[in-house]
Formats: sequence, C-alpha cells, structure tokens
Amino acid sequence: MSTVGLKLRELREKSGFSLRKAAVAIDIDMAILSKMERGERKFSKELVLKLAKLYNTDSNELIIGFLSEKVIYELADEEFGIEALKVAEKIIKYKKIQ
Amino acid sequence: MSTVGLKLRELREKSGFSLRKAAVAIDIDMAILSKMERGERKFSKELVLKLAKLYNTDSNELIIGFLSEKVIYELADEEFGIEALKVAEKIIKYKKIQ
DNA sequence: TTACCTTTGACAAAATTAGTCAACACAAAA
DNA sequence: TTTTGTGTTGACTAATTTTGTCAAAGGTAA
Repeated sequence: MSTVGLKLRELREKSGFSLRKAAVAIDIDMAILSKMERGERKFSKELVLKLAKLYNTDSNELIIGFLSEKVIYELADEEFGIEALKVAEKIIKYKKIQ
Repeated sequence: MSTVGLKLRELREKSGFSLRKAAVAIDIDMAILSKMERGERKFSKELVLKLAKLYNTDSNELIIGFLSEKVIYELADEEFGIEALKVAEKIIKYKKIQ
C-alpha cells in the first residue's frame, strides 16, 4: 500500500533532484516537501501536479492515489466506510449522466 | 438523491419537533440546524447521532449518507473520482483484514 | 572543516469552520 | 391587530485547522 508521498519521493530520487532543488522548483519550503513525502502533511492537488510535471511523469495515477488518500482519511476507522463508498459511487455515477 | 439534511428534516417533522425544540434538545443554535437541514452547512457525525436518537431512528443509514456526502464533497468534480473510490475501497478492505 | 542533504519542532499567518445573535418574514391563533 | 410560534438570513466573532517560515541539528561524504 504505497502512498503518494512515497511514490513522489521515489520519483524525485530517480529524477536526481534533492529535496531542496525540487522544493525550489515548485516554489515551496523544503521542510514542507519533506513532510509531505513522509506523509506528515497532506499534499495539495496542485503540488502533486507540479511535481509530476517536474519529474516528467504522467499525473493520472498520482492524482488517483492522492484522491483516494483523501477519501480514506475522511473515512478513517468508520464502521460503515465501505457502504459509504458504495453510496458515493452510485451518486457520482448518476451525476455524470445528468 | 436525498441528502442527510433532507432526511433529518423529514424525521424531525414526523416526530413533531419544531426546529427550535430539536435544536435545544441537541444543544445547538436553531440557525445552525436550519442551515444543516437545508445543506447550507455540513453536519457533524456527533449531531447526526444525536438527532437520530432524538427522532428514535436507526442511525446507520443516516451515518452512511453523512459519510458518503463527505466523500462526494472531497471528490467534487474530479475526473478520476470513481477510480479513486475503487482504490480507496481496496485499501480499506485490506486494512480490515490486518 | 566544509558542503550538502534531510528532519524536526517552534512559531506565526492565513484560511476554514463553528457558534452567536438579532432582524426579518410568514402564518395562525387569540 | 397584536401576539405567538415557525423558520430563514446575514453579519459578526470565536475557535480550530491548515499552511508557511525559519532556524537548529543530525547525517554523510569530500
């Protein structure tokens, strides 16, 4: 169960960026990026997109991971998390047709 | 696609509570309950539970609706909302076994 | 040592969310 | 026609959460 942070750290290292340089490139404080990669802070969608671009990677999978983490966070240890997801899915699908 | 607010308003009316009395019973300002029922403000889980109890109703379905609304809110108009839900579901199911 | 790299925590700033309150509108009863 | 009870609205403040800044410190390698 790899996180978006983990993936983005791997991508950064593969791309040869130091934390400092990547942070400068997307215009945030290095401390924040460090915390985001380690899951101590949440990414914003905007930053995920910027980093995907910086690392020359397709962003779709990263965004999906990012969004799913947000959802999981909301449902934390909810007893009816799965049921809620099912309902949400139905509604979203319904909305799409309209 | 009825919302939790709508359901709770119906339940309140069926139970014969005025907005004021229901609000007093769960110890919040009437204005807030009014806005929540109409979807202008988000419920908290705690309040949903209190209201379910007040109206003598099973809370499970209400909670599922409440949670799914939170999820939908997070995914707003995301292109990959459905995909994110699928990933989230897998991860949550996986977590449950552990 | 010097030069990087990264982590950590304290702190401040900004933004979001929650709560309070009074004014208003409406309808029905006294 | 006042009074009473209903619900809505918006302005305002308070509280909480999120976000950003910064400096100190611990590694590692040249």
